[in-house]
Amino acid sequence: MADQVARKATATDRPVPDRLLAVATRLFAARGFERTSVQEIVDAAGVTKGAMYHYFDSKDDLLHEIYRRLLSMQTKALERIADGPGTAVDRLREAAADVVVSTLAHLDDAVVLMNSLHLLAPHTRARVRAERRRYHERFRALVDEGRHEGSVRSDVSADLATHHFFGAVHHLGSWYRAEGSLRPREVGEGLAEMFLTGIARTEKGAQPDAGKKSPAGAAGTFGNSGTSPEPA
Amino acid sequence: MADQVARKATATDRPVPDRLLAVATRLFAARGFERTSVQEIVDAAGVTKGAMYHYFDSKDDLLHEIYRRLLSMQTKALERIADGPGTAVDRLREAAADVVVSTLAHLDDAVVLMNSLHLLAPHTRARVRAERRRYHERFRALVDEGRHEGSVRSDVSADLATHHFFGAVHHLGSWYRAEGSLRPREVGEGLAEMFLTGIARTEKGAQPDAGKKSPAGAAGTFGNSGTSPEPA
Amino acid sequence: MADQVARKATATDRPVPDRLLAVATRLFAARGFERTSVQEIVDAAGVTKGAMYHYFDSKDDLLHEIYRRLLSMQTKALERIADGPGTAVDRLREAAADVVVSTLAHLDDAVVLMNSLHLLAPHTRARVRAERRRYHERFRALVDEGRHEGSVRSDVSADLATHHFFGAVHHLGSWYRAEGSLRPREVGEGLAEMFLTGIARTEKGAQPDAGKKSPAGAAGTFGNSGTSPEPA
Amino acid sequence: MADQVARKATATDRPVPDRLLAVATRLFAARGFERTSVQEIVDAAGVTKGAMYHYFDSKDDLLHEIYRRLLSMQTKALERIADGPGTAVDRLREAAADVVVSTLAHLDDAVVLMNSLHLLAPHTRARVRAERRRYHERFRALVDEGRHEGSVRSDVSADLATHHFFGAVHHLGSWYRAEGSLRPREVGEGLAEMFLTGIARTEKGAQPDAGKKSPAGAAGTFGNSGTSPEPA
DNA sequence: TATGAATGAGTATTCATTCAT
DNA sequence: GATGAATGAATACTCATTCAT
Repeated sequence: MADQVARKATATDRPVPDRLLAVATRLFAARGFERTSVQEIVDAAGVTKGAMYHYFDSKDDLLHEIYRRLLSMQTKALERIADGPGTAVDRLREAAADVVVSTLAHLDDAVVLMNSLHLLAPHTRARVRAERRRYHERFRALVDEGRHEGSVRSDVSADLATHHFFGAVHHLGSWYRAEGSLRPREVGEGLAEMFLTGIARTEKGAQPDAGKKSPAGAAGTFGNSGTSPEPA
Repeated sequence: MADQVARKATATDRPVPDRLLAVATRLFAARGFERTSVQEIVDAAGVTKGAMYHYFDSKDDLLHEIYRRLLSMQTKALERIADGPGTAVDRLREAAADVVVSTLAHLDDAVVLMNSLHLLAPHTRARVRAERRRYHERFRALVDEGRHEGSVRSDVSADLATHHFFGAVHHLGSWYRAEGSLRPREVGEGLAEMFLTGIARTEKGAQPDAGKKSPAGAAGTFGNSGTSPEPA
Repeated sequence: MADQVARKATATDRPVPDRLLAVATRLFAARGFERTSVQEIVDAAGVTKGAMYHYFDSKDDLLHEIYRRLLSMQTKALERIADGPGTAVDRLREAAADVVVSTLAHLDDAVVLMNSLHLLAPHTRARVRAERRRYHERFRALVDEGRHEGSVRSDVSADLATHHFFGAVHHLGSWYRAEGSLRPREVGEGLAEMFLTGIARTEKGAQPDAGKKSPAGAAGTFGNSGTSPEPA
Repeated sequence: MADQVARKATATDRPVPDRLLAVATRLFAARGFERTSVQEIVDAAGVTKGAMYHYFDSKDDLLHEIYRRLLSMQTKALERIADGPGTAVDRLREAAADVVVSTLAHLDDAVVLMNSLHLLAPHTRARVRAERRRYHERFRALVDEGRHEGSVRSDVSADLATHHFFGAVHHLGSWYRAEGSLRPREVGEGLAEMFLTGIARTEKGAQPDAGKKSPAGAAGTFGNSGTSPEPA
């Protein structure tokens, strides 16, 4: 019975703005932002256009709000972990696995973010990018910490490593299916494991694996200088 | 003088379809597919709408052609490398670095592919996805080869590893700037190095590094069962 | 003063959908459906395109609505008469004259129906045809009734007779001019008279007029088997 | 073998203009004039646009030529019969049956004429109408002859009677199916029989059937004054 | 708060026709 | 005679947003 109430609540009792955001997220993820009309959103949410414009300034605003929620949630989670106890590498592993799990838990939001960020009005887009950059930089700082600890290799740019990992995260929406055989936690731990192994300092001093036939050869080849994150 | 000729050629002598594709790629990358009007494309290419529709069936067709060219080029390159000589790991490293370099060499195309694939008409989208899947599968087969060779760890799904790497590749358009300090080759080798180290079997037999505090623990935790590649 | 009000009402006070239908009927009749642009319709109705698409799904929908109104009116009239009192022949005569008069009273609609039915989208066209078939069949049933009464000849297919008469009705738009000397009632009674005389059983038993030099000769020659009405 | 040649001739050996006309007729009948593009016509005829514009001035010209052929053929046939031997009523019956049979033999042309006449450019349309009017008038003259002979009733306008019959003829394309059970000759004789019976002077002097309850009553009620034929 | 009719600027696409070859 | 690339004007339709109620 509690379930029934809960289900009903989802349909009509939740506050109108929440219903609009939930519906918009679903539709934007499924059809893309530009292919989804305001009319479709309000129809699906069971309200009228006027109501939507009462709560949101524009269609863009809806999109922006979706981003804001997702990014603020993930930023908070990252900060909690990054500022917590443990070695840098342990915190890095936890943060990496966590962002994967939380992205998969909000996959629609993530898909929308990936597909439609470039459609936002310049001003709004700049604000989202700034938030994303903060996220990127906090994560990269962890990588740097690991380097100073001596547990992270120093021949690969921390920026590049961060991009490497977030590439995998952003890509999740392109292939992950909830119906598939992989559980979110497995994906998170698998990606974190590959990532951390990939950037770990190996036991032998030489980096990267001296003696192995590597096309790159010398340390530092892989670009340590900064790259501005998330420019597009 | 040769330059002048070349410049002129770019402007008007190249075949109309080529000019249209070049211009469309640039505009789609800069503003997004839906925000770019056919009128803008033909104006920029110096032709009329009728001419465009003489060569292309639709705006979608233009997009599809951009994809087709990029994917076919990358597929060919992958096959050349994958079917070439060397250990699986060597070929994997070369293929990984190569796809990064070639993606950076055609970054506009790659950005368009990343941002706009979901906008294609279903039928066309299915064809692009099929091509992408072939690519994914050839790459994954290399990872599997490495596993049989004993040089690639077996506790992480080959599919997941492939997604891990292609996440980084698809993400390039979001952060790489030609004006930045990283050369395409450095990026390619850096990403390949991290990726390969991340999936390498470590010297000690145990996988994953038994004795290390790993959140996952047991082998096989990271999902060896297949995931359907590139579903969205 | 009442006149002024009335005129003004015609121009702007009547509901927008009514104004659009009236204007569209006039223009479709005068220039044909395909030669009339949506822009012309909305300009003539004094509204914007958006308003039109608020009330009608498409230009086709406008056409369909014109048909629907005309056919539903005529079907109702036919049913009232056909189900009323009197011999079959009397009801047939009344129905025949009535459909002519009512067609002439809405000649624009009839012209549109005649000229543009084949342009409707298949689905919509099928619905209009179905309505028209109902009409045809109710009328034919009256002819059959007359045959059973013994007042209608049995050597001519009831279907063919019905087509014969409705040919004349559909043709009205091709020649009738309100400014001409024939009043609608005269036309209706003239056509009904010819039609009924044409299908009447003659006093002498033999059918068709035995002894007269008829190219057909035997009874039943003129096709009594069913023809599917209104297929195109 | 001769057959094979003949078939091949139909496909490619017949003169280009003939092939174009045949194909255009088929397509115009099936889809309507405006819905058929010049490209479709030339593709179906196996020639190029340039070839079509070599033989015909415009798309309208194609339509006009289709009309011209049909009308000239029917006019010739009418004149041959009307100017031949026999009573007026006999010639009327033969002409009526003949025009039905010949219309059914060229049903596509007739459908095009019916559906698309109103789309012709004014000048061309005027010429077609003039031809049609000649046809109408020759036929009506036959009716008048019958009246002078005393075999045709005089209480119905000869014009109205002519329109009555040609309504049935023009309507053929809306319902006749070659696959149905009625042969063209049966249709022609059936329609001619109904028409002639409908306009025949009855044996008893009184017109129309005195003593019968007729809504019209007196002779002459049904409009003997001229109507301009084919105004639309 | 909320409605829904109305706006108006925008979109992709079609197509008869021309013309250099 | 015949080609087919190119034109350019026209078309139906969409949609975020506003505003009187």
